Amino acid sequence: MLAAMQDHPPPRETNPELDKLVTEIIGRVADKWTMLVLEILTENERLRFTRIAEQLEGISQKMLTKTLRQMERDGLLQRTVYPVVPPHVEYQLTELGLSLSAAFCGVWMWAEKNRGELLRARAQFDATPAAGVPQPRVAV
Amino acid sequence: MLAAMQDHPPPRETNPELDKLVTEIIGRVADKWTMLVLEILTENERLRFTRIAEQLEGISQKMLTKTLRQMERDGLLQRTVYPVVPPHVEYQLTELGLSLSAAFCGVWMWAEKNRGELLRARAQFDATPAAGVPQPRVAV
DNA sequence: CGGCATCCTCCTGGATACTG
DNA sequence: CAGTATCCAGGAGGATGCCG
Repeated sequence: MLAAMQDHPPPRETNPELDKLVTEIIGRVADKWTMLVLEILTENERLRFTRIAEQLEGISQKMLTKTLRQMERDGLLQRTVYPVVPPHVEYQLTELGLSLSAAFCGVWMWAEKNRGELLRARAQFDATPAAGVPQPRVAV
Repeated sequence: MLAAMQDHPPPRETNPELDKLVTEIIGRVADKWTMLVLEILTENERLRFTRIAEQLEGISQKMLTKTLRQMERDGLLQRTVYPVVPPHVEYQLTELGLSLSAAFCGVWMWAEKNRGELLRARAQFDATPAAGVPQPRVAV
């Protein structure tokens, strides 16, 4: 399986401007909260503000609002307001959002599958005698 | 938080602690510079510090060092020091790093494929009369 | 050349309080 | 309930200087 991975074809960008744009998109989209909202809304297709907040324990209301606004702006989700009292707002992913969610699936699986190895690597790295000054492989 | 989920949705995490760990990993790994270094080292399998810096125009030496250290700690790349003067240090991805690079491939392709639609969505969103107060879809 | 240390600035993001 | 507005602390990260 690892062997099959060695010839993985990287989606190569050679155009500087395009590359920059793509990078910018990645930077915006590969944010922790964005990914989690994507995940939550993939499972429950329609949710209101508070419901999302409940599943993101640790996020502040400010960050959630900001994250949802950004995602809406980027066309990843749609915001629906029901003009009632008290206010009722629902969020759901667009086709674009769903496709991004699918794209991130690989990364999620990677994280789940390799968390052990990653933690092991960390532990080993941190176990070096001189803290902060790791012992890199030295070659001649 | 996810306590009320006794059933098993698609291919998802239902264990809170696991979910948290995976989330933490995602958060660390889904960083802009990390992704770019991953990309660069996928193409050129061995590069020294300055060569990497050249391809990451805009990054400070401090950030590059930090990024490389984190990646080394997480077992994504290997650092090789040649004890000569002047110093010569090379970096190359490990199997783990290569597999992560492959996992991100999908997101990269998504960004390239959908950048147009994303920009269009943004433009439309920004074109709303009251800036900052978008006109969400209102339902009854 | 690679990289650590220091200083300093800016932005992120949390806490809180107030509305429609 | 779903925000917006304000204040404020802490960390991210750039610039500079020195060293092996």
